[in-house]
Order: sequence, then C-alpha cells, then structure tokens
Amino acid sequence: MIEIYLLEQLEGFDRCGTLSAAAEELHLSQPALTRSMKKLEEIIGVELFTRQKNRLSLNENGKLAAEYARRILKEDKEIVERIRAFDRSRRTISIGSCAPVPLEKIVPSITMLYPGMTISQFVDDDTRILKRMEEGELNLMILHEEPKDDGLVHVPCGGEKLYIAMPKTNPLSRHEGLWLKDLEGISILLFSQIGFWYELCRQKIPHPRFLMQDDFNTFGELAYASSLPVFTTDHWLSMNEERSNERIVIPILDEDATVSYYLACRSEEKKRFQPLFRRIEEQHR
Amino acid sequence: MIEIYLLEQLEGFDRCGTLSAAAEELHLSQPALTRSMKKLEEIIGVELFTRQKNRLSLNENGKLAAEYARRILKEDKEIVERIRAFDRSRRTISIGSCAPVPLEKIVPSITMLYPGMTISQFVDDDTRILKRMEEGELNLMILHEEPKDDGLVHVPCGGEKLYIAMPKTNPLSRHEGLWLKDLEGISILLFSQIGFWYELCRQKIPHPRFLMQDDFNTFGELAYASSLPVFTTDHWLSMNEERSNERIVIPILDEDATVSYYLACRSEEKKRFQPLFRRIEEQHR
DNA sequence: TCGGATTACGTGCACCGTAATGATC
DNA sequence: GATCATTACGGTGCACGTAATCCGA
Repeated sequence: MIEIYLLEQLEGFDRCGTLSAAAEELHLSQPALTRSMKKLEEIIGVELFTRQKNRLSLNENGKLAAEYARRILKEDKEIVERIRAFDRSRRTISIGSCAPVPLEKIVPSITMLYPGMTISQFVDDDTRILKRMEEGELNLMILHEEPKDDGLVHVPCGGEKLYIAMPKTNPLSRHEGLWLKDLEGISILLFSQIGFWYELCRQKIPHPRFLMQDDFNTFGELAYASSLPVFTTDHWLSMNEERSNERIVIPILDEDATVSYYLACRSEEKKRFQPLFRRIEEQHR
Repeated sequence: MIEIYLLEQLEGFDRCGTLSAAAEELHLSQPALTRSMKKLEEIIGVELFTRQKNRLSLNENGKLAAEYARRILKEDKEIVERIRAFDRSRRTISIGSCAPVPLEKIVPSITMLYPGMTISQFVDDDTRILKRMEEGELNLMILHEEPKDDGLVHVPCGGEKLYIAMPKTNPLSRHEGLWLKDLEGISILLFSQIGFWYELCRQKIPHPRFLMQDDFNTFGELAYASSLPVFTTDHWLSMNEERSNERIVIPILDEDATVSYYLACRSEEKKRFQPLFRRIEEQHR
C-alpha cells in the first residue's frame, strides 16, 4: 500500500517541478524527497521519473501517478470533512417553519425532549421549506397546509388567525370585520419576519403600501408610538392585551387569514420524533 | 491527513467486529489497534465508536468512516495496478490483422524499428479489430479495406491473391480460373487461422464443406498427404513451390479474392509510427 | 476463567535532517 | 559559484510489541 504522505510528496513535486522547490513547499529536506520518490518507484515497481544528472522529471507513468495521487488526496481530505459534517447533522435538529409563531410553541418541546441537540430554526415560505426537506437538509418543518407527500408524516399543531389593529381615528375601525381587499391603499406597518403572512397580504390587498421593519423591538416601539394600522394575530393579542387600548382590533374575514399549522417529518424519522409528535398532539387536544 | 494504514485498520476492525479478531487478521497486537482507533478519532475530531467496558463498536460516524475507508483503500490499490498496466501498455505494441500474411511481413519491421518493445499480435475480423482500435487497445492494425475514419492514418502494405490447389484427378482442375461459386459442394481443406478469407469463402461458396484444421503443421501434412483441394495464396505459393506438383494451382476469379492490405494507426500515434510507415512504403514501391 | 479492551513501558525502525559529493548551467 | 539531485550518516518520533490491568460473560 502507498501511504498518503508519499502521494502528498509526489503531488508536491509535480506541482513545483523540482525537488528543491517541492522540499521548501512541503517543509521537508531535499534528501527526504529524493528518498520518497525512490520509494514510490519501488512500491509501484515502475519507473516514474526521467533522471538527468541534474534534473528530475516525471515521465508518462509519473504524470499518471500524480493525477491519481491528487484524486486520492482529495478524497482523503474529504473523508474528514464529510464525517464532521455528518456528525454535526446528527447533533442538530433542523426545523423550518412558514411562520414564526408555531416555532415558538414547538421549539421548547424539542429542547426538552432532545437534550443536548443543537436546534437550527428558520422561517421561509412553504415551497422552499418543502424543497429543503426533500433534499434531506431538514428534520422537521411547519407548514400551513396539510402535506400530501407519502414520504412524510405530520400532525396538526394549532393555528393562527389574522387581525388588524386599527387606530380609532381611522374610519375603517368602525367595522366589525374587514376583508384584505378593504385595506387598499392604506399604509400598514409590517414586521418583515412573518413568513407566509407577508405573501398573503401582498396578494390580497390591492396596491399594498407596507412599511417593513426588520427589527422586532423597533417594530414594537413603532407600533406603540405611531398611529399606523398594524397586522397582528390571536397569538400576539393573547400576549400583549394591555397595548391594544389605543387601537381597535378587527378580525380579517378572508378564509385564508385563518390557518392551521402542521408539523411534519420524513417517514424515516417517524420513530425518532414520535415523542415530540405525541406531545404536540396532547397540547392541542 | 489520515494515513492509509489507519484506514486499513479501521476497515479491518469493521470487517472483524472486535479489536482482537482484527488484530489477528492484520498481524498486529490489540494495543496497536486500540491506539490507532483513538488516533483516528483524534484526527477527525469526532467520536467513531461506542465504548462499553468490554466491547468496542462503530457508531454511525464510524460506519460512515469505514465506508469511505474502503473506497480510498480500493483506489490506493488501484493506483498501483493502473500504473503498472499503463507502463506495460507503453512497452508493448499491439497489432491486429485481418489475415496472417501481412503480419508476417510487418512484424519483423516493428521488431527492428522499436527494439525492446513487446509486440502483441493477433488475427481477427475487420470489425472487431476496428472496435478494439477505437477503444484504444490497439496501436496498429492491418485491414483489407482502406480505413475511412478521420482519426486514423494509413498506408498500403501489399496485397494477396487467392488460389485453389486442386488435385489433378478433380475435373475442375482443368479450368484456367475458377469462381468461388464453382466450388459448390466439394470438400476443401482449410487452415482455420486465415482471418477474413474464411468469411469470404463461406459466403461465396454455396453449401460449403470445409474441413477445418487448427494446427498449421498438421494442416501442412494433411495438404501434402491427402488429395483434397486446398486454398492457398500467392504468398504461400512463392514459399512452397516444390509441393504443388501433385496439384494444379488455379486462380480464383472473384473480384474480392484479390485484396490490398492497409496498415493503420490512430492519428495521435502518427509521429511515433512514422518510421514504420515510411519503411513499409519503401518496401511496396 | 476466559475473552476483550485499555494502559504502561520499552524498543526498533522508518523517516527525517545535516553534511558532503556529484553534476550541470 | 549557484542550483539541483543524490549519497552518507546520525538522530528521533512514532508505531509497534510485551506485559500488566480491568471488566464482563
């Protein structure tokens, strides 16, 4: 068998052209390289070099050998990286969600049920989440439509209903309910990390005028200080009741402004996540 | 970098299941293996084993590592074999011919012009020879039709004409010339290693009755001793004139019973075989 | 008590570096 | 004389083996 260090030295020589240059590059002495190259020839049993008195160069055999060497060196490096990556993926549970709210309820359960695991979470739209799940990058996902794929198992995990908090000064605040299309042309303050809600509003409101805010705290301050209409949901309302006194909270009447969430994983991991699924089911019974 | 010997030991352990079994298999001591496995874990920086007090086994990481190890070991073995094979092929000139006669003229030239090279020759039909040339297994080939392929260079190298040596007792022996179709139904003695000639005769003679003989010497004896008609060519006639006294030698009149031979090589090797081609050209001027 | 893993310790060899030599420009 | 390959020689790290220990069936 040819040890890796020999292939490294061969590759170095091929790259540098002379033993002395390669020796420097590899932090070795010239003699060490001379010997290694001899040894390679001995192991393979074939001449790899043309030797002039003062010049060593690869012959056809040697060039082929260097080519193979590069391949093996690459794979030898990859083995380390791949296993590290595999180990990392074994230690992390990656979860993607179409909205931030259901994450907040489920992540604590994961933390509790799978101690020691790193949890990697993000919000994105359904199609991209599904794609990443198919590619095996995700362990869990939360969608707002029941997944149909045979290779997936899922469980309902609550829902969310959209409201708009309208300043009392706005004429629309007198309505008992509003359709998204009624919000045509008015400026609305929007927190940017709200997942699929953004797409929904953008599509259903004619000529939407959103004031996007990336930072959650700033968003909260703005919502409090300004007199702009703000989207909210039953989840947020149950947490911040006291702040809604200056605004009238009006439900959005559109059918798809009331959603159910579904937690799903690939069938292969059904067993692994059974405890989680059971817990979620109990929470929503 | 992970040295090959570590991968070998990992693979051995995976195959044998216990350190002690693997140690025996690999002609090593248990402690040596223990240390190597520890070292592997250290290099990769990831746990590869589950350690019970009295039992060591691969975990998921380790199984993956063993899989990679096998791949690299395979390639590391192959590098030696491949280079040896490549070196061999560099030292041999492989030539295929559609008939034995032109080989006899060309091979001596090759021997003389390319001293030290092993010459590997064989007779087969044109299509198979062309195929092997395309696959890069051949350096030279002799066909009886001018090659059309752009990637080939060629030179005419003589020709051959078919005769039949007919016993004087046979009524056909009175003809000045014969067509192959005239030989319908009569038994003819045939040497098996005559390349394309066999196919030609088989196709042009209705209901052919060939007595095949594999061994050249036996064939010669049979031809001499029996009173069977025998195929021959101008080449053989010029060598064995004295033996033809008991038979009448009659030329075959079919157009394709007179052939021209072409020596060809791939264009990449044009330069290499230029001396040979020139010599052949001179011989047939 | 045996089989298997690990630890402790000593050893040899294989690979390395330094120095010297040979060769070419 | 500068650069490069090779040979000679001495050193050392590291992978190995032996022996001892621990642990579980």
